[in-house]
Amino acid sequence: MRGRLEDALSAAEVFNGNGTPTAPEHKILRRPAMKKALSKLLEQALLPVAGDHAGRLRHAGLEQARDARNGHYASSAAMQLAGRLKRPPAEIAEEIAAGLSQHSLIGRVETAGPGFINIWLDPGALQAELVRIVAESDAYGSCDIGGSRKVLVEFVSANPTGPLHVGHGRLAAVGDCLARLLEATGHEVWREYYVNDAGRQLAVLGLSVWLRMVQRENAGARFPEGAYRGEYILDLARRMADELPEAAEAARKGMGWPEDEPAHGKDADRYVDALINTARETLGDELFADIGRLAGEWVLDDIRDDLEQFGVGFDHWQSERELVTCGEIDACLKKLAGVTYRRDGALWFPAEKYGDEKDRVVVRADGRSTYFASDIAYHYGKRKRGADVLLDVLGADHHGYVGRVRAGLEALGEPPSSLEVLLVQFVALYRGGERVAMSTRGGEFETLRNLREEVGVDAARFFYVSRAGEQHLDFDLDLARKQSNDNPVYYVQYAHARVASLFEKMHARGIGFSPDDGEEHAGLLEHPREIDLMLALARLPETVEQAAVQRAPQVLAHYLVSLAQAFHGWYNHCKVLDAEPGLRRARLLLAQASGQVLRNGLGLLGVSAPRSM
RNA sequence: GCGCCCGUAGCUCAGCUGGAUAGAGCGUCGGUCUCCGGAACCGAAGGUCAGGGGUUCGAAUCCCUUCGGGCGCGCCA
Repeated sequence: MRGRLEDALSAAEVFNGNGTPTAPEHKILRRPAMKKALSKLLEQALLPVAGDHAGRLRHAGLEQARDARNGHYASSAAMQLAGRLKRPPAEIAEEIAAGLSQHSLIGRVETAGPGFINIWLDPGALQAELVRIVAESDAYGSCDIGGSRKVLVEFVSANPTGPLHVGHGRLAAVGDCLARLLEATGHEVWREYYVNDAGRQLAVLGLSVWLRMVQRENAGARFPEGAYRGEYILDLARRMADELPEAAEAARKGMGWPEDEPAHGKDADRYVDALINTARETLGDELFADIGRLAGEWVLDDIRDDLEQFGVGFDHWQSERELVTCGEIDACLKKLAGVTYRRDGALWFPAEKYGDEKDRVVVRADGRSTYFASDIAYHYGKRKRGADVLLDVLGADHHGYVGRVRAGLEALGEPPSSLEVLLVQFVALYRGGERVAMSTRGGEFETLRNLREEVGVDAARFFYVSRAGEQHLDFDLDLARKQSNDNPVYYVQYAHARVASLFEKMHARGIGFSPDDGEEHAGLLEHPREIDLMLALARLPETVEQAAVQRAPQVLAHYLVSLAQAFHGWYNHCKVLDAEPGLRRARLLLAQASGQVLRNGLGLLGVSAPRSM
């Protein structure tokens, strides 16, 4: 397990002028995040008023105020307690507000409306936070609430039968961002990709490649509907002919066809099976298997490369075939022998007893184990390898399988709650107002590779991660290409580039600066735009925590846009280099802190923080 | 048919697990600078939160229901 946050961030440069890390160690304060510190204060103030009831509130009812007129933070504690205390909420609010002692964090407290407690932070506290940001540098925003719990994040796991499409891209971006967030919040994270290389689909892939090889020799040869029709199959066929001369030789001789081609659906599937058998007879079992295996490996190589270029890496690629050959599945079935039963020649797992819809087959009548069996074994293995939490990021079409895997885990003595599944909805692609179908078989789909090349990694990742996973996502390709310059990601990145540019200009003018200079004059940061910006900066830690806990990367993406907004607003209203020396130093500190927070936040999304654009 | 998810501005989406007058980007309209990068800033218009009921101090958020969309329901993976 590696610290990806560090990887992501250590490469980033600091804006302190000479490129070396700035802050002395002693300035790194182990203080809680701003919001957490506030809720602690509030809880203390709550005790004398509400006694035992106070503990029932989450964060003491504290939340960010939506409207600036209602303070920086607001608490609804009084209203939530009114029922239990049988007292009017406004009265309770008054008492709590009075009890919020003159702590240095708090600038002003007011009660309002039906019983809200509105809190304004003290400018001094916000200014002190700037020093902390610069001191903690790349670590600002991270915390240790994870308590080193081990989380195994499994994501993408697309079948190696074709290139990744834009739907997989969403899984990749969301899964990777979640992993980064979990690392930043003190979890130990493993990233895994499960490779379905054991089933029928590889035979279909092999068949598809083989038939294209035949077609290369004889243009009149047919190609069935149930096989993979994508263009990448043609490339694989070309390569296969070079790699396996005996197969190429066989392709020249051609292959007989079983019978007339049935048109659609299940019949097409059955026909493909018949074709697979014919191909096996023509080529021999071994050669036919080689074609499928090789093609699968090549496709997987492509997927690996694709993801790497997308900024997504995995600690482990778990092959399903390996689970089978290593006997892990058999071992797992043995453990389940007490509960499984035979019916119609197959071995069944009584999933219904464990809350699933119905019982499931684990070993077919012909003796082969099912996908479900390997899936139980895989997830059980994850637990045995020491993972506390199994976090699966899956396409929404997998929701039916959550229940059975949980059932399997439970039957094996593992807590079903250790499996946590994040279902990510499909991506609907539109081009020219028309919906683009996305099926690997039909061959008509937009690849992640194309998307990357056309809109760029940063824009694509930011776009994916800006939407809640459970939300259906419409991806208009024309719009994505045409408006890529209007993408919010550039707005955020531009803020970062402006900071870099500012410091370059500073050097060009021969102005010196150190964070200590800034700290000395930080008290001058009183402009409303400065308060807004400092407040936004101080919210990174609570935002990261919230995004991680809720498994909701979009929270961070939206935060960054609002932070960039605060930055641009400030930058347009407050001169930095042209300000008088004291104020200039204070503002340079603010700019440096802004660059740091932007960089940290973007890093957690896997988006670059450029110094110029 | 049964089950899961979704429906918020013209478009794409947020909305901190029940809080105050529902927000942002794009698009539209109108402004800002002898400006440290205008990929910026400031402002305006635009909403029966799909419809209807309920729960309570308070609902886009929770419950029921209708409508609309997506996805599942294999001895496929």
